Amino acid sequence: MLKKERHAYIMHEIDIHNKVLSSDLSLQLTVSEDTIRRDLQELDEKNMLTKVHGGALSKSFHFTLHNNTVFSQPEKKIIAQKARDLIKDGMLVLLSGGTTIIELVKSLPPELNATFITVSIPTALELLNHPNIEVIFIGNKLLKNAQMSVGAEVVQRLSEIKCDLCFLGTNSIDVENGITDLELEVIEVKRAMIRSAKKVVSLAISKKLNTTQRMLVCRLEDVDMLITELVPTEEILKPYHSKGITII
Amino acid sequence: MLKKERHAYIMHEIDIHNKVLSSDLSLQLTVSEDTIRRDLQELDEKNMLTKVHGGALSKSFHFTLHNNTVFSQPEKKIIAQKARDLIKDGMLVLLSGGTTIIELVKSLPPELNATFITVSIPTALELLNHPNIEVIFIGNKLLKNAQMSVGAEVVQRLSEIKCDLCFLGTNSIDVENGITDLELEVIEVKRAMIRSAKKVVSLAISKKLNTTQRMLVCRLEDVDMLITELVPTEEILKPYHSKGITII
DNA sequence: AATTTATTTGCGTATTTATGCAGTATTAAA
DNA sequence: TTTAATACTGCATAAATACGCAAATAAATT
Repeated sequence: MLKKERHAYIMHEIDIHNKVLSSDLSLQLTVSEDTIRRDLQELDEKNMLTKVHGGALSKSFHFTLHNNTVFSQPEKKIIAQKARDLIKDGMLVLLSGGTTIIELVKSLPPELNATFITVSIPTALELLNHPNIEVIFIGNKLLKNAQMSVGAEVVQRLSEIKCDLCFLGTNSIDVENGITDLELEVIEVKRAMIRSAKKVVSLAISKKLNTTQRMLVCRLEDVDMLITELVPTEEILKPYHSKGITII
Repeated sequence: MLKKERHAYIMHEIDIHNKVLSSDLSLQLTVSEDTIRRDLQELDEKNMLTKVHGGALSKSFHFTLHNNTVFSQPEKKIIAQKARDLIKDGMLVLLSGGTTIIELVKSLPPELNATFITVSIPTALELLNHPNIEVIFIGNKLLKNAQMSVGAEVVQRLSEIKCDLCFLGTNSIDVENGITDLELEVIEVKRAMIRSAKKVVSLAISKKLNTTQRMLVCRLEDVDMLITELVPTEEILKPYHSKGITII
Protein backbone atom coordinates (compact mmCIF):
# COMPACT_ATOMS: atom_id res chain seq x y z
CA MET A 1 0.00 0.00 0.00
CA LEU A 2 1.32 3.36 -0.98
CA LYS A 3 1.83 6.23 1.34
CA LYS A 4 -0.79 8.32 -0.44
CA GLU A 5 -3.32 5.56 0.00
CA ARG A 6 -2.61 5.37 3.69
CA HIS A 7 -3.01 9.09 3.98
CA ALA A 8 -6.34 8.94 2.23
CA TYR A 9 -7.46 6.13 4.50
CA ILE A 10 -6.38 8.06 7.60
CA MET A 11 -8.20 11.21 6.49
CA HIS A 12 -11.28 9.16 5.78
CA GLU A 13 -11.19 7.73 9.29
CA ILE A 14 -10.72 11.21 10.70
CA ASP A 15 -13.72 12.47 8.78
CA ILE A 16 -15.90 9.69 10.11
CA HIS A 17 -14.74 9.39 13.70
CA ASN A 18 -13.10 12.75 14.34
CA LYS A 19 -10.13 10.88 15.74
CA VAL A 20 -7.70 8.05 15.08
CA LEU A 21 -5.37 6.04 17.26
CA SER A 22 -1.91 5.20 16.01
CA SER A 23 -2.25 1.68 17.37
CA ASP A 24 -5.51 1.06 15.47
CA LEU A 25 -4.14 2.37 12.21
CA SER A 26 -1.04 0.27 12.56
CA LEU A 27 -3.17 -2.86 12.71
CA GLN A 28 -5.64 -1.80 10.04
CA LEU A 29 -2.96 -0.82 7.55
CA THR A 30 -0.44 -3.48 8.62
CA VAL A 31 2.42 -1.08 8.93
CA SER A 32 4.48 -0.24 11.95
CA GLU A 33 3.38 2.47 14.34
CA ASP A 34 6.47 4.37 13.33
CA THR A 35 5.13 4.68 9.85
CA ILE A 36 1.75 5.77 11.09
CA ARG A 37 3.38 8.34 13.28
CA ARG A 38 5.31 9.71 10.37
CA ASP A 39 2.13 9.79 8.31
CA LEU A 40 0.29 11.69 11.00
CA GLN A 41 3.20 14.07 11.32
CA GLU A 42 3.09 14.86 7.63
CA LEU A 43 -0.66 15.34 7.62
CA ASP A 44 -0.33 17.59 10.62
CA GLU A 45 2.26 19.70 8.82
CA LYS A 46 -0.19 19.99 5.95
CA ASN A 47 -2.77 21.15 8.49
CA MET A 48 -5.10 18.33 7.64
CA LEU A 49 -5.39 17.04 11.19
CA THR A 50 -4.07 17.66 14.66
CA LYS A 51 -1.58 15.16 15.92
CA VAL A 52 -1.71 14.35 19.61
CA HIS A 53 -0.13 11.84 21.89
CA GLY A 54 -1.58 8.46 20.87
CA GLY A 55 -3.10 9.43 17.55
CA ALA A 56 -4.69 12.43 15.90
CA LEU A 57 -7.85 14.54 16.01
CA SER A 58 -9.93 16.26 13.41
CA LYS A 59 -9.14 19.91 12.85
CA SER A 60 -12.78 20.75 13.45
CA PHE A 61 -12.20 19.60 16.99
CA HIS A 62 -10.90 23.07 17.84
CA PHE A 63 -12.41 23.94 21.15
CA THR A 64 -9.68 26.42 21.89
CA LEU A 65 -10.90 29.10 19.51
CA HIS A 66 -14.34 30.01 20.68
CA ASN A 67 -13.27 29.73 24.27
CA ASN A 68 -12.22 33.34 24.46
CA THR A 69 -15.67 34.58 23.75
CA VAL A 70 -18.05 33.85 26.56
CA PHE A 71 -20.01 30.74 25.84
CA SER A 72 -23.71 31.01 25.02
CA GLN A 73 -23.37 34.72 24.31
CA PRO A 74 -26.20 34.76 21.73
CA GLU A 75 -28.53 32.97 24.13
CA LYS A 76 -27.67 35.38 26.88
CA LYS A 77 -28.25 38.34 24.61
CA ILE A 78 -31.75 37.09 23.85
CA ILE A 79 -32.44 36.63 27.54
CA ALA A 80 -31.07 40.10 28.27
CA GLN A 81 -33.40 41.71 25.76
CA LYS A 82 -36.44 39.99 27.18
CA ALA A 83 -35.48 40.94 30.73
CA ARG A 84 -34.76 44.53 29.77
CA ASP A 85 -38.37 45.12 28.78
CA LEU A 86 -39.50 44.48 32.35
CA ILE A 87 -37.55 47.43 33.70
CA LYS A 88 -39.33 50.79 33.69
CA ASP A 89 -38.32 54.29 34.67
CA GLY A 90 -38.29 54.92 38.38
CA MET A 91 -38.03 51.29 39.37
CA LEU A 92 -35.81 49.93 42.11
CA VAL A 93 -34.14 46.79 40.74
CA LEU A 94 -32.04 44.19 42.48
CA LEU A 95 -29.38 42.34 40.46
CA SER A 96 -27.30 39.27 41.26
CA GLY A 97 -23.98 38.46 39.59
CA GLY A 98 -23.17 36.27 36.59
CA THR A 99 -22.58 36.74 32.91
CA THR A 100 -26.26 36.76 32.01
CA ILE A 101 -26.86 39.68 34.35
CA ILE A 102 -23.88 41.50 32.85
CA GLU A 103 -25.45 40.99 29.45
CA LEU A 104 -28.68 42.48 30.80
CA VAL A 105 -26.88 45.54 32.13
CA LYS A 106 -25.11 46.05 28.81
CA SER A 107 -28.42 46.00 27.00
CA LEU A 108 -30.06 48.67 29.17
CA PRO A 109 -31.11 51.73 27.15
CA PRO A 110 -29.09 54.86 27.97
CA GLU A 111 -32.21 56.89 28.66
CA LEU A 112 -33.39 54.53 31.37
CA ASN A 113 -33.75 56.28 34.68
CA ALA A 114 -33.82 53.78 37.49
CA THR A 115 -31.99 52.70 40.62
CA PHE A 116 -30.11 49.42 40.75
CA ILE A 117 -28.91 47.59 43.82
CA THR A 118 -26.34 44.81 43.61
CA VAL A 119 -23.89 42.79 45.67
CA SER A 120 -21.72 41.78 42.71
CA ILE A 121 -18.59 43.75 41.88
CA PRO A 122 -18.59 43.00 38.13
CA THR A 123 -22.28 43.89 37.91
CA ALA A 124 -21.63 47.15 39.73
CA LEU A 125 -18.74 47.99 37.44
CA GLU A 126 -20.92 47.42 34.40
CA LEU A 127 -23.78 49.46 35.86
CA LEU A 128 -21.44 52.41 36.38
CA ASN A 129 -21.01 52.71 32.63
CA HIS A 130 -24.60 53.83 32.24
CA PRO A 131 -25.24 57.54 32.42
CA ASN A 132 -28.61 57.87 34.11
CA ILE A 133 -28.97 55.05 36.53
CA GLU A 134 -28.10 55.23 40.20
CA VAL A 135 -26.05 52.36 41.51
CA ILE A 136 -26.10 51.14 45.09
CA PHE A 137 -23.67 48.51 46.21
CA ILE A 138 -24.33 46.55 49.34
CA GLY A 139 -20.89 45.86 50.70
CA ASN A 140 -19.33 43.63 53.29
CA LYS A 141 -16.88 40.74 53.16
CA LEU A 142 -16.20 39.88 49.52
CA LEU A 143 -16.20 36.32 48.28
CA LYS A 144 -13.19 35.61 46.05
CA ASN A 145 -14.75 33.29 43.46
CA ALA A 146 -18.14 34.89 43.15
CA GLN A 147 -16.74 38.42 43.50
CA MET A 148 -19.71 39.46 45.57
CA SER A 149 -20.55 40.59 49.10
CA VAL A 150 -21.72 37.97 51.53
CA GLY A 151 -22.48 37.65 55.21
CA ALA A 152 -25.04 38.62 57.79
CA GLU A 153 -24.53 42.33 57.25
CA VAL A 154 -25.59 41.99 53.61
CA VAL A 155 -28.64 39.95 54.53
CA GLN A 156 -29.58 42.55 57.12
CA ARG A 157 -29.22 45.45 54.70
CA LEU A 158 -31.24 43.62 52.06
CA SER A 159 -34.02 43.03 54.58
CA GLU A 160 -34.39 46.78 54.96
CA ILE A 161 -35.35 47.38 51.34
CA LYS A 162 -38.22 46.49 49.08
CA CYS A 163 -37.46 46.34 45.38
CA ASP A 164 -39.78 46.15 42.42
CA LEU A 165 -37.82 43.46 40.62
CA CYS A 166 -35.11 40.99 41.46
CA PHE A 167 -33.17 39.39 38.60
CA LEU A 168 -31.34 36.21 39.49
CA GLY A 169 -28.67 34.74 37.24
CA THR A 170 -29.51 31.10 37.73
CA ASN A 171 -27.04 28.22 37.76
CA SER A 172 -29.52 25.43 38.17
CA ILE A 173 -33.29 25.32 38.09
CA ASP A 174 -35.49 22.28 38.28
CA VAL A 175 -39.21 21.65 38.61
CA GLU A 176 -38.79 19.44 41.65
CA ASN A 177 -36.00 21.21 43.48
CA GLY A 178 -36.47 24.81 42.40
CA ILE A 179 -33.37 27.01 42.18
CA THR A 180 -30.25 25.43 43.63
CA ASP A 181 -26.66 26.57 44.01
CA LEU A 182 -23.34 25.49 45.45
CA GLU A 183 -22.08 27.89 48.07
CA LEU A 184 -23.86 28.50 51.34
CA GLU A 185 -22.80 32.12 51.61
CA VAL A 186 -24.05 32.88 48.14
CA ILE A 187 -27.34 31.17 48.86
CA GLU A 188 -27.89 33.19 52.03
CA VAL A 189 -27.59 36.38 50.02
CA LYS A 190 -29.76 35.17 47.15
CA ARG A 191 -32.48 34.20 49.60
CA ALA A 192 -32.37 37.63 51.16
CA MET A 193 -32.61 39.16 47.70
CA ILE A 194 -35.69 37.10 46.95
CA ARG A 195 -37.35 38.11 50.21
CA SER A 196 -36.84 41.80 49.56
CA ALA A 197 -38.32 41.82 46.06
CA LYS A 198 -41.92 42.11 44.95
CA LYS A 199 -41.23 40.04 41.81
CA VAL A 200 -38.49 37.48 41.33
CA VAL A 201 -37.22 36.82 37.82
CA SER A 202 -34.94 33.88 37.08
CA LEU A 203 -32.65 34.21 34.06
CA ALA A 204 -31.38 30.88 32.79
CA ILE A 205 -30.11 29.57 29.49
CA SER A 206 -32.00 26.44 28.56
CA LYS A 207 -28.99 24.21 29.29
CA LYS A 208 -29.39 25.08 32.94
CA LEU A 209 -32.99 23.87 32.98
CA ASN A 210 -33.65 20.65 34.85
CA THR A 211 -30.25 20.62 36.54
CA THR A 212 -29.68 20.52 40.26
CA GLN A 213 -26.90 21.63 42.61
CA ARG A 214 -26.33 20.62 46.14
CA MET A 215 -28.11 23.37 48.05
CA LEU A 216 -31.52 24.97 47.82
CA VAL A 217 -31.91 28.67 47.11
CA CYS A 218 -35.69 28.71 46.81
CA ARG A 219 -38.65 26.61 45.72
CA LEU A 220 -40.20 27.16 42.35
CA GLU A 221 -43.19 28.80 44.08
CA ASP A 222 -40.99 31.75 45.06
CA VAL A 223 -40.16 32.51 41.43
CA ASP A 224 -42.54 34.76 39.51
CA MET A 225 -40.99 34.68 36.05
CA LEU A 226 -38.57 32.55 34.12
CA ILE A 227 -36.67 33.90 31.15
CA THR A 228 -34.77 31.65 28.77
CA GLU A 229 -33.64 32.07 25.18
CA LEU A 230 -36.44 29.74 24.04
CA VAL A 231 -39.90 30.70 22.90
CA PRO A 232 -42.26 30.43 25.89
CA THR A 233 -44.28 27.64 24.29
CA GLU A 234 -41.36 25.18 24.12
CA GLU A 235 -42.14 21.75 25.51
CA ILE A 236 -39.33 21.81 28.07
CA LEU A 237 -40.88 24.90 29.70
CA LYS A 238 -44.34 23.38 30.15
CA PRO A 239 -43.75 21.95 33.64
CA TYR A 240 -42.56 25.33 34.86
CA HIS A 241 -45.61 27.02 33.46
CA SER A 242 -47.85 24.47 35.19
CA LYS A 243 -46.29 25.50 38.47
CA GLY A 244 -47.66 28.98 37.95
CA ILE A 245 -44.53 30.69 36.67
CA THR A 246 -44.79 33.28 33.92
CA ILE A 247 -42.57 32.17 31.06
CA ILE A 248 -41.05 34.87 28.89
CA MET B 1 -9.80 8.35 25.25
CA LEU B 2 -7.15 10.86 24.28
CA LYS B 3 -6.09 13.62 26.59
CA LYS B 4 -7.30 16.30 24.21
CA GLU B 5 -10.69 14.67 24.11
CA ARG B 6 -10.89 14.79 27.87
CA HIS B 7 -9.88 18.42 27.77
CA ALA B 8 -12.58 19.14 25.23
CA TYR B 9 -15.13 17.35 27.34
CA ILE B 10 -14.09 19.25 30.42
CA MET B 11 -14.28 22.59 28.62
CA HIS B 12 -17.71 21.69 27.32
CA GLU B 13 -18.91 20.93 30.82
CA ILE B 14 -17.42 24.18 32.00
CA ASP B 15 -19.22 26.07 29.28
CA ILE B 16 -22.55 24.59 30.22
CA HIS B 17 -22.37 24.58 33.99
CA ASN B 18 -19.69 27.18 34.64
CA LYS B 19 -18.01 24.68 36.90
CA VAL B 20 -16.91 21.06 37.18
CA LEU B 21 -16.12 18.72 40.05
CA SER B 22 -13.05 16.51 39.83
CA SER B 23 -14.98 13.62 41.32
CA ASP B 24 -17.73 13.86 38.68
CA LEU B 25 -15.26 14.05 35.82
CA SER B 26 -13.33 11.10 37.17
CA LEU B 27 -16.45 8.96 36.99
CA GLN B 28 -17.69 10.32 33.68
CA LEU B 29 -14.35 9.88 31.93
CA THR B 30 -13.32 6.76 33.86
CA VAL B 31 -9.89 8.01 34.75
CA SER B 32 -8.40 8.64 38.16
CA GLU B 33 -8.94 11.92 39.94
CA ASP B 34 -5.21 12.43 39.68
CA THR B 35 -5.49 12.57 35.94
CA ILE B 36 -8.41 14.97 36.13
CA ARG B 37 -6.47 17.17 38.46
CA ARG B 38 -3.56 17.22 36.05
CA ASP B 39 -5.94 18.00 33.20
CA LEU B 40 -7.45 20.89 35.12
CA GLN B 41 -3.99 22.10 35.98
CA GLU B 42 -3.00 22.17 32.32
CA LEU B 43 -6.17 23.92 31.26
CA ASP B 44 -5.66 26.41 34.04
CA GLU B 45 -2.13 27.11 32.83
CA LYS B 46 -3.62 27.74 29.41
CA ASN B 47 -6.01 30.18 31.07
CA MET B 48 -9.01 28.26 29.87
CA LEU B 49 -10.52 27.78 33.31
CA THR B 50 -9.80 28.51 36.94
CA LYS B 51 -8.82 25.54 39.04
CA VAL B 52 -10.22 25.51 42.55
CA HIS B 53 -10.41 23.06 45.40
CA GLY B 54 -12.54 20.17 44.19
CA GLY B 55 -12.78 21.11 40.55
CA ALA B 56 -12.67 24.15 38.32
CA LEU B 57 -14.66 27.25 37.42
CA SER B 58 -15.33 29.07 34.19
CA LYS B 59 -13.00 31.95 33.46
CA SER B 60 -15.90 34.13 32.39
CA PHE B 61 -16.92 34.24 36.03
CA HIS B 62 -13.77 36.05 36.90
CA PHE B 63 -13.51 39.62 35.84
CA THR B 64 -10.16 41.24 36.05
CA LEU B 65 -8.87 44.62 35.15
CA HIS B 66 -6.84 44.35 31.99
CA ASN B 67 -6.63 48.04 31.22
CA ASN B 68 -3.87 48.81 33.65
CA THR B 69 -0.85 48.09 31.56
CA VAL B 70 -1.21 51.47 29.94
CA PHE B 71 -1.23 53.47 33.13
CA SER B 72 1.35 51.68 35.18
CA GLN B 73 4.08 54.16 35.05
CA PRO B 74 7.43 53.18 36.54
CA GLU B 75 7.01 55.89 39.18
CA LYS B 76 3.93 54.21 40.52
CA LYS B 77 5.67 50.86 40.63
CA ILE B 78 8.44 52.35 42.77
CA ILE B 79 5.89 53.90 45.11
CA ALA B 80 4.03 50.62 45.31
CA GLN B 81 7.12 48.74 46.36
CA LYS B 82 7.93 51.22 49.11
CA ALA B 83 4.37 51.14 50.39
CA ARG B 84 4.22 47.38 50.31
CA ASP B 85 6.95 47.05 52.92
CA LEU B 86 4.78 48.82 55.49
CA ILE B 87 2.13 46.11 55.38
CA LYS B 88 2.65 43.18 57.75
CA ASP B 89 0.76 39.97 58.40
CA GLY B 90 -2.38 40.40 60.45
CA MET B 91 -2.81 44.08 59.73
CA LEU B 92 -6.08 45.80 58.94
CA VAL B 93 -5.44 48.14 56.04
CA LEU B 94 -7.65 50.79 54.48
CA LEU B 95 -7.21 51.59 50.79
CA SER B 96 -8.58 54.39 48.65
CA GLY B 97 -8.94 54.20 44.89
CA GLY B 98 -6.64 55.31 42.12
CA THR B 99 -4.04 53.77 39.86
CA THR B 100 -1.24 54.06 42.39
CA ILE B 101 -3.24 52.03 44.88
CA ILE B 102 -3.95 49.43 42.20
CA GLU B 103 -0.21 49.21 41.60
CA LEU B 104 0.28 48.68 45.31
CA VAL B 105 -2.25 45.86 45.39
CA LYS B 106 -0.59 44.19 42.41
CA SER B 107 2.75 44.26 44.17
CA LEU B 108 1.49 42.56 47.32
CA PRO B 109 3.27 39.25 47.96
CA PRO B 110 0.99 36.21 47.60
CA GLU B 111 1.86 34.93 51.05
CA LEU B 112 0.66 38.12 52.75
CA ASN B 113 -2.09 37.43 55.23
CA ALA B 114 -3.98 40.60 56.02
CA THR B 115 -7.40 42.21 55.82
CA PHE B 116 -8.08 45.07 53.48
CA ILE B 117 -10.99 47.46 53.54
CA THR B 118 -11.85 49.65 50.59
CA VAL B 119 -14.60 51.76 49.06
CA SER B 120 -13.24 51.58 45.51
CA ILE B 121 -14.60 49.00 43.07
CA PRO B 122 -11.43 48.68 40.98
CA THR B 123 -9.32 48.35 44.10
CA ALA B 124 -11.65 45.64 45.42
CA LEU B 125 -11.50 43.77 42.13
CA GLU B 126 -7.72 43.81 42.17
CA LEU B 127 -7.61 42.73 45.81
CA LEU B 128 -9.78 39.72 44.99
CA ASN B 129 -7.00 38.33 42.81
CA HIS B 130 -4.81 37.73 45.81
CA PRO B 131 -5.10 34.36 47.47
CA ASN B 132 -4.69 35.02 51.17
CA ILE B 133 -6.10 38.41 51.93
CA GLU B 134 -9.58 39.10 53.13
CA VAL B 135 -11.40 41.86 51.34
CA ILE B 136 -14.12 44.01 52.86
CA PHE B 137 -16.00 46.46 50.73
CA ILE B 138 -17.93 49.28 52.32
CA GLY B 139 -20.83 49.82 50.01
CA ASN B 140 -23.50 52.42 49.40
CA LYS B 141 -24.32 54.74 46.57
CA LEU B 142 -21.59 54.47 43.93
CA LEU B 143 -20.05 57.48 42.30
CA LYS B 144 -19.77 57.09 38.53
CA ASN B 145 -16.43 58.77 37.85
CA ALA B 146 -14.56 57.68 40.92
CA GLN B 147 -16.15 54.22 40.94
CA MET B 148 -16.34 54.30 44.71
CA SER B 149 -18.94 54.31 47.48
CA VAL B 150 -19.89 57.65 48.93
CA GLY B 151 -22.45 59.07 51.33
CA ALA B 152 -23.31 59.23 54.99
CA GLU B 153 -23.67 55.49 55.32
CA VAL B 154 -20.05 54.98 54.27
CA VAL B 155 -18.82 57.64 56.65
CA GLN B 156 -20.79 56.02 59.44
CA ARG B 157 -19.45 52.54 58.74
CA LEU B 158 -15.89 53.86 58.55
CA SER B 159 -16.31 55.52 61.93
CA GLU B 160 -16.95 52.10 63.44
CA ILE B 161 -13.56 50.67 62.55
CA LYS B 162 -9.96 51.34 63.50
CA CYS B 163 -7.31 50.34 60.96
CA ASP B 164 -3.56 50.04 61.30
CA LEU B 165 -2.81 51.81 58.06
CA CYS B 166 -4.64 53.98 55.59
CA PHE B 167 -3.15 54.43 52.12
CA LEU B 168 -4.44 57.41 50.20
CA GLY B 169 -3.89 57.80 46.50
CA THR B 170 -3.29 61.51 46.44
CA ASN B 171 -4.28 63.91 43.68
CA SER B 172 -2.82 67.03 45.18
CA ILE B 173 -0.62 67.65 48.16
CA ASP B 174 0.93 70.92 49.25
CA VAL B 175 2.84 72.15 52.29
CA GLU B 176 0.45 75.02 52.93
CA ASN B 177 -2.87 73.42 52.09
CA GLY B 178 -2.28 69.76 52.81
CA ILE B 179 -4.16 67.19 50.77
CA THR B 180 -6.88 68.62 48.54
CA ASP B 181 -9.35 67.14 46.10
CA LEU B 182 -12.18 68.06 43.78
CA GLU B 183 -15.40 66.34 44.70
CA LEU B 184 -17.20 66.91 47.95
CA GLU B 185 -18.53 63.40 48.22
CA VAL B 186 -15.09 61.89 47.73
CA ILE B 187 -13.63 64.20 50.32
CA GLU B 188 -16.20 63.22 52.91
CA VAL B 189 -15.18 59.61 52.55
CA LYS B 190 -11.46 60.28 52.53
CA ARG B 191 -11.81 62.29 55.72
CA ALA B 192 -13.63 59.43 57.37
CA MET B 193 -10.89 57.07 56.24
CA ILE B 194 -8.25 59.26 57.79
CA ARG B 195 -10.14 59.45 61.07
CA SER B 196 -10.42 55.70 61.34
CA ALA B 197 -6.73 54.93 60.78
CA LYS B 198 -3.85 54.88 63.23
CA LYS B 199 -1.36 55.87 60.52
CA VAL B 200 -2.14 57.75 57.32
CA VAL B 201 0.13 57.24 54.32
CA SER B 202 -0.11 59.48 51.29
CA LEU B 203 1.02 58.01 47.97
CA ALA B 204 1.84 60.64 45.38
CA ILE B 205 4.02 60.79 42.28
CA SER B 206 6.26 63.83 42.46
CA LYS B 207 4.24 65.70 39.82
CA LYS B 208 1.41 65.94 42.33
CA LEU B 209 3.62 67.62 44.93
CA ASN B 210 2.94 71.28 45.58
CA THR B 211 -0.34 71.30 43.68
CA THR B 212 -3.71 72.32 45.04
CA GLN B 213 -7.33 71.51 44.27
CA ARG B 214 -10.42 73.33 45.31
CA MET B 215 -11.40 71.49 48.47
CA LEU B 216 -9.53 70.40 51.56
CA VAL B 217 -9.25 66.75 52.54
CA CYS B 218 -6.89 67.19 55.47
CA ARG B 219 -4.05 69.31 56.79
CA LEU B 220 -0.49 68.07 56.48
CA GLU B 221 -0.47 67.42 60.22
CA ASP B 222 -2.93 64.57 59.74
CA VAL B 223 -0.54 62.73 57.39
CA ASP B 224 2.02 60.40 58.97
CA MET B 225 4.01 59.32 55.92
CA LEU B 226 4.53 60.46 52.38
CA ILE B 227 5.71 58.07 49.68
CA THR B 228 6.92 59.30 46.30
CA GLU B 229 9.13 57.75 43.63
CA LEU B 230 11.99 60.05 44.70
CA VAL B 231 14.72 59.32 47.21
CA PRO B 232 13.66 60.74 50.60
CA THR B 233 16.53 63.22 50.68
CA GLU B 234 15.38 65.11 47.58
CA GLU B 235 15.20 68.87 47.99
CA ILE B 236 11.53 69.10 47.03
CA LEU B 237 10.60 66.84 49.96
CA LYS B 238 12.40 68.89 52.62
CA PRO B 239 9.44 71.12 53.53
CA TYR B 240 7.24 68.08 54.09
CA HIS B 241 9.85 66.51 56.32
CA SER B 242 10.07 69.74 58.34
CA LYS B 243 6.36 69.46 59.00
CA GLY B 244 7.04 66.17 60.79
CA ILE B 245 6.06 63.77 58.03
CA THR B 246 8.09 60.59 57.53
CA ILE B 247 9.35 60.57 53.96
CA ILE B 248 9.88 57.18 52.33
C1' DA C 1 18.64 -3.11 -18.31
C1' DA C 2 21.68 -1.76 -14.99
C1' DT C 3 23.04 1.39 -11.84
C1' DT C 4 22.73 5.17 -9.08
C1' DT C 5 20.01 8.06 -6.17
C1' DA C 6 16.41 9.16 -3.27
C1' DT C 7 12.69 7.78 -0.46
C1' DT C 8 10.30 4.86 2.54
C1' DT C 9 9.95 1.59 6.07
C1' DG C 10 10.90 -1.29 10.16
C1' DC C 11 13.60 -2.29 14.15
C1' DG C 12 16.28 -1.61 18.43
C1' DT C 13 17.07 1.52 21.90
C1' DA C 14 16.84 5.54 24.66
C1' DT C 15 13.72 9.04 26.06
C1' DT C 16 9.49 11.20 27.06
C1' DT C 17 4.75 11.22 28.37
C1' DA C 18 0.61 9.58 30.55
C1' DT C 19 -1.47 7.49 34.20
C1' DG C 20 -2.38 5.38 38.56
C1' DC C 21 -1.11 4.31 43.35
C1' DA C 22 0.23 5.03 48.10
C1' DG C 23 1.35 7.88 51.69
C1' DT C 24 1.22 12.43 53.53
C1' DA C 25 -0.19 17.18 53.73
C1' DT C 26 -3.66 20.47 53.18
C1' DT C 27 -8.19 22.31 52.93
C1' DA C 28 -13.01 22.72 53.67
C1' DA C 29 -17.09 21.55 56.10
C1' DA C 30 -19.75 19.95 60.23
C1' DT D 1 -12.01 21.06 66.88
C1' DT D 2 -12.75 17.07 64.48
C1' DT D 3 -13.54 14.74 60.37
C1' DA D 4 -13.94 13.97 55.61
C1' DA D 5 -12.62 15.34 51.20
C1' DT D 6 -9.21 16.91 48.29
C1' DA D 7 -4.41 17.98 46.83
C1' DC D 8 0.39 17.08 46.51
C1' DT D 9 4.65 14.24 46.26
C1' DG D 10 7.35 10.68 44.74
C1' DC D 11 7.42 6.58 42.48
C1' DA D 12 6.26 2.62 39.27
C1' DT D 13 4.67 1.16 34.97
C1' DA D 14 3.17 1.11 30.50
C1' DA D 15 2.49 3.36 26.48
C1' DA D 16 4.04 6.55 22.97
C1' DT D 17 7.71 8.91 20.83
C1' DA D 18 12.25 10.20 18.79
C1' DC D 19 16.43 8.73 16.69
C1' DG D 20 19.87 6.30 14.20
C1' DC D 21 20.58 2.89 11.06
C1' DA D 22 19.99 -0.60 7.72
C1' DA D 23 17.08 -2.94 4.56
C1' DA D 24 13.62 -2.43 1.15
C1' DT D 25 11.47 0.01 -2.28
C1' DA D 26 10.74 3.46 -5.73
C1' DA D 27 12.47 6.86 -9.00
C1' DA D 28 15.81 8.67 -11.93
C1' DT D 29 19.81 8.34 -14.74
C1' DT D 30 23.01 6.34 -17.81
